[in-house]
Amino acid sequence: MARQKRQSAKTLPLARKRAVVNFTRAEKMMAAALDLFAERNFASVTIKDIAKAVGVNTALLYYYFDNKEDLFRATIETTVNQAFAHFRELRLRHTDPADILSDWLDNHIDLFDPIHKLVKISLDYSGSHARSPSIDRSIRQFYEEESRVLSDCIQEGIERKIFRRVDAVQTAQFISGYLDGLMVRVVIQPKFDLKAAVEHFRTILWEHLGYASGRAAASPIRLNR
Amino acid sequence: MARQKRQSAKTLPLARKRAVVNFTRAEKMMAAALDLFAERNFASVTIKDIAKAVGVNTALLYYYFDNKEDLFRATIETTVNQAFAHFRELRLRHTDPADILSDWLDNHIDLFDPIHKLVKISLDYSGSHARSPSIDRSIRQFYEEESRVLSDCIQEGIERKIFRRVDAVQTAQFISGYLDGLMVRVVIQPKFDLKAAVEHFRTILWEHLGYASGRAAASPIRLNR
Amino acid sequence: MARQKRQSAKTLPLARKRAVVNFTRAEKMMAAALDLFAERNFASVTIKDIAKAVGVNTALLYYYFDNKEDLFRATIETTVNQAFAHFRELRLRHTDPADILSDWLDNHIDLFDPIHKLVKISLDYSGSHARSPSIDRSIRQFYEEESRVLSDCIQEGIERKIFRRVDAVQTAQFISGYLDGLMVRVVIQPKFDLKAAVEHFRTILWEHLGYASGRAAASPIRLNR
Amino acid sequence: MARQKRQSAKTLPLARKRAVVNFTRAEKMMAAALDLFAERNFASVTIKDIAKAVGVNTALLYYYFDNKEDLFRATIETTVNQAFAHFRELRLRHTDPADILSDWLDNHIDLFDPIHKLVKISLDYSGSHARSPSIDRSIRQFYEEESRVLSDCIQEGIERKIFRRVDAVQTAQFISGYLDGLMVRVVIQPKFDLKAAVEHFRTILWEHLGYASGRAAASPIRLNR
DNA sequence: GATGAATGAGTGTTCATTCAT
DNA sequence: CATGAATGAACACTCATTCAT
Repeated sequence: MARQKRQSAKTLPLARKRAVVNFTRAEKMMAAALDLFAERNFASVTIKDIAKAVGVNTALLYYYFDNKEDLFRATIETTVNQAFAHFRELRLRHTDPADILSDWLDNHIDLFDPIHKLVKISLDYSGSHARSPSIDRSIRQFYEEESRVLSDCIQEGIERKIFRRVDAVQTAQFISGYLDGLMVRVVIQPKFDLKAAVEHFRTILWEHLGYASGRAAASPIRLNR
Repeated sequence: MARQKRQSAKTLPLARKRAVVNFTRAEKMMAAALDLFAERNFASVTIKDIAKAVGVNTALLYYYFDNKEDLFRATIETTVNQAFAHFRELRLRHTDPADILSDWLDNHIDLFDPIHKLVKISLDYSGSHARSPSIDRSIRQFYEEESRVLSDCIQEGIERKIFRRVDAVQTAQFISGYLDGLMVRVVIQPKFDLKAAVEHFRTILWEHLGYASGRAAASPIRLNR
Repeated sequence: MARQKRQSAKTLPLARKRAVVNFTRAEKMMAAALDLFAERNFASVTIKDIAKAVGVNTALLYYYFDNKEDLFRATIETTVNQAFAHFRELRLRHTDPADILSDWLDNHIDLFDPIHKLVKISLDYSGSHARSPSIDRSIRQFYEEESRVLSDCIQEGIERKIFRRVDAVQTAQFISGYLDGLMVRVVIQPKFDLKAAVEHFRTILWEHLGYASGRAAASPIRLNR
Repeated sequence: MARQKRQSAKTLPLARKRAVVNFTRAEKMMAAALDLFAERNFASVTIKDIAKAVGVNTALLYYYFDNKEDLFRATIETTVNQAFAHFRELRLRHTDPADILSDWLDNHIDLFDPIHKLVKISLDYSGSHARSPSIDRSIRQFYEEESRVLSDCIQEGIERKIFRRVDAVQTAQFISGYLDGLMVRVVIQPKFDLKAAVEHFRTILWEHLGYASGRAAASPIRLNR
């Protein structure tokens, strides 16, 4: 199950030629796989489904990937790597920790689709029989990195006296945990109002961090006291 | 979507003869199904798996349930009904809203197993192709009831001047959303410290509700102010 | 497969107590079986179907019959015996050969239901894997008896100068063969007009037998010459 | 009732490359299916049986056909189409109506195998629960076409003063009905003499049509007049 | 690269049959 | 007599995977 052909498109230099919209076949396959694996789950999605979504013959998938699991692995790795790129970009975009956090929340609204897919797939995979070390690693790294981005940011805010002195790690986990919950909720309850929930959470977060921004002023709750 | 034979063990008068540990065959089947469906997912769990877990012939499952899906439906309905019983009991046990909320959080630690199963199954089901109206209804009712218990409790706390005046519905959603997130996290990250996360959340919740209890005094964060 | 309990209701003294409408359980079972086996076929009809039609538990069928095939055998034997009784009765009812033949044709209209069932079942059985000598015998006897009744009748008609001198055996086969064809046709083509076809056949038969009856006078065809 | 993949080998341009004996896999499958479905019946024949008869894996049947039912449908349609081709050819081969009729009878001896299969299958299907419109249509068309060929032929014979003036439609039904009966009889009574029965029927038919051919001279019955 | 054809190993489901009560 | 519960063997159908072209 580990024989590889062209190394199974494993760690595809993702940004290779994709100058404009020139996606590789393998990339298209992984994109389709991500969609389907997230919408349904590993067991329910057939190779044929994925092939049909891409518009190719099923046998072709086996040219690019060793087997279904290998495709799954490559898909997750690629997605996690893309998320990492996002994380890095985010950190570079702002200097103010509060802005980073705020952006983080906004991201979960704007990028709901890819993010909730990763959560769903991770959850699905966690119950799977056949664990693969490399998938385990990817998922672990993702959450560690997420945690690091958030706690670094909070820590910096504390040091710069923007936030009050809270437990940075716990608070980071609080944030990412809640956002995970939202990702799940929206899927389970289609009519759930993601945007309102995020806004409400922002006020709670600012409150907890002792941060009073112009941004958060919209919240009526703060005025209640 | 699936008629039943001997009423397909549908809403089994659960407390019938089960004096101490006298479970029906059908109940054992649903218990095994709950475990397996939650651990893996509907598509990955085979009828054979469930039968083996109960120690019976696969055909027997079809004596009690119409379908794999019917078994799934009955399992969810039964579980949701048990959760409802829990909700009702909880409301009767305490008079203080803060105690109810606190118990609610504790419940998610103590009853992590059944609760997280329900969340996982709900999520899995939400991506399924074949929706069944009765399953939809069960899941919806569960979340509505959860929301009602929490918001009623918060509202009462506000009226009794125990909590400060927050938006009860939003806050209820905040709580249950976060707890959903935790349920997911623990599964995805096996080393995740559920207990610590809940404790940390309690302080944030009390803080948000403007509630100062002896219970919450353990939190160092409160001292920051 | 041949162990019998109460001799498997084998050659039930059919007219035992059935004074008014007092049918035995076993008789009801065979009646239901006849209907179902004829409508669908041996393989498609389940024991459950038959039990449900009679309104009893499936297991009870095994009290009266050894197994599905034994029920089939008993059903056919009983039906064939009933047909024999009919044959005998017919022969006693008339003295005129032409009347017997005419009655024979009418019978296929009036008793279409039981007759076509026998044909269908015989045909179904003929292709079955598991032949049973006693079923083979029953069916063979039925057709031999039918042939004998008809050819005897024709022979008598010839001797009494009522019919012209035809080959009695061949003509008997011609009659019964055609009537078999009709039984089949009506099933295959639901809108097929059985009555008209039988009437038309009667004129042909009288023509062939050189018999000019008042009955047949209705036919316009004879006038064509 | 059943869409197809590669057009499910539906109405395969049958004479495509089949130069001499070059049958498609799908054609072989339908041939085997025809044999088995006719010998036993739809419910009794398993996909495995058919696959084994062709010498392939069962799964392959699903590559060419959607269903067991789809295979059944395609088989019947193909067979009916072949019969149509035969009908057309027959009409072209002769100019004399009596020759056509005579050939028709001979056909039922020579082509007993495919014809009786069609009759058996039609009868079996007629009792089936799951009707498919396209199968219904095929069977109906077959009988309509058979009826048309015969009645047209008789009508022409009447107009050309070869036959006496009989009811063409009724007589056509008489012929095809009797032949159906024969097809059934041969199956039910293996020792039935098909050839003799057809010869006897020919004399009756000529007699009815008032046709005196050299062919029919063999019959001793004619001398009776 | 890409595809059509082929297969082995399951998967859900049915059913005749049995047995304790 | 009669039934509910239980099972083994089969069946239709699916799917990941392979291979020749």
